[in-house]
Amino acid sequence: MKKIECLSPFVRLKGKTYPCTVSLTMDLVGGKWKAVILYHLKDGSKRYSELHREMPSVTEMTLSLQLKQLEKDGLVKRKVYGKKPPIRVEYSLTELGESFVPILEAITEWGNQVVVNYGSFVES
Amino acid sequence: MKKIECLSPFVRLKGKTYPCTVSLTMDLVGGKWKAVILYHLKDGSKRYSELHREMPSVTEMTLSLQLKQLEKDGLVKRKVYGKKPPIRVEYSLTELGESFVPILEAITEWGNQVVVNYGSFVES
DNA sequence: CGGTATCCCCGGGGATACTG
DNA sequence: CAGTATCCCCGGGGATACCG
Repeated sequence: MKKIECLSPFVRLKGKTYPCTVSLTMDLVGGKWKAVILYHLKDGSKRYSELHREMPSVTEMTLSLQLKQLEKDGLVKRKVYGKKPPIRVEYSLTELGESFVPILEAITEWGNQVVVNYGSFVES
Repeated sequence: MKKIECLSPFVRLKGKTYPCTVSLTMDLVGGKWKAVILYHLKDGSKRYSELHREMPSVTEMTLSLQLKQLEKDGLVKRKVYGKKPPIRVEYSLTELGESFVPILEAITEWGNQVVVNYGSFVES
């Protein structure tokens, strides 16, 4: 039984310093939308408009911004097809992004359990 | 092989509505410090000052605030010993908090790997 | 010892309109 | 189609000082 612990203090990544790796992870995938975006990409690449349709609660502005950050941090890759509008852009997970999928699923299930036990579902 | 998916739109918890359970989870344990605090509580209860000593990067103000939110959301419990200063306060995980520990460890290890592959460790 | 009170700042995120 | 530009607001989080 291996002990899981933060290889701590401190760690650096892309010019930023964190007090531990939990903190680093939360910076990469935290925030209001990043994990949700990764969740929607976990089953394959999707176009910008598809993502937006599946997450109508996010504004286009914010969606675009978060995708850029995920791309910069190496979790998501962006592929452009065509040069004149209408162009087509596909987003998908990188290898690093893929490696986060198991955690994403654990997060999903945990959230599901929380709702089952303490919350409620809303009818569409 | 079970498919893991958000029991989505929409879910409610304590008066808030979320577009999916990933979003809900990130609201409960996201932010800059909550997951880090849970990490430090995973091996047993700790006093306020102990927590602060282990996370000197967090201000007392913020630590106290985040602990309150975690308590309100049912992830952490607070026990007070004594009534006259110096009093003693112990924080520990609730059952719900405990159920999040496996994810916390996954997050820790993922972060460790990211640093090993793309980042660097800082000498103390 | 275990916090609060107060003040402040930054930036994540939203709304709306527009564009190559 | 896939975004930007612009403007704005709120609140998470920090700094400093103080308190029961």
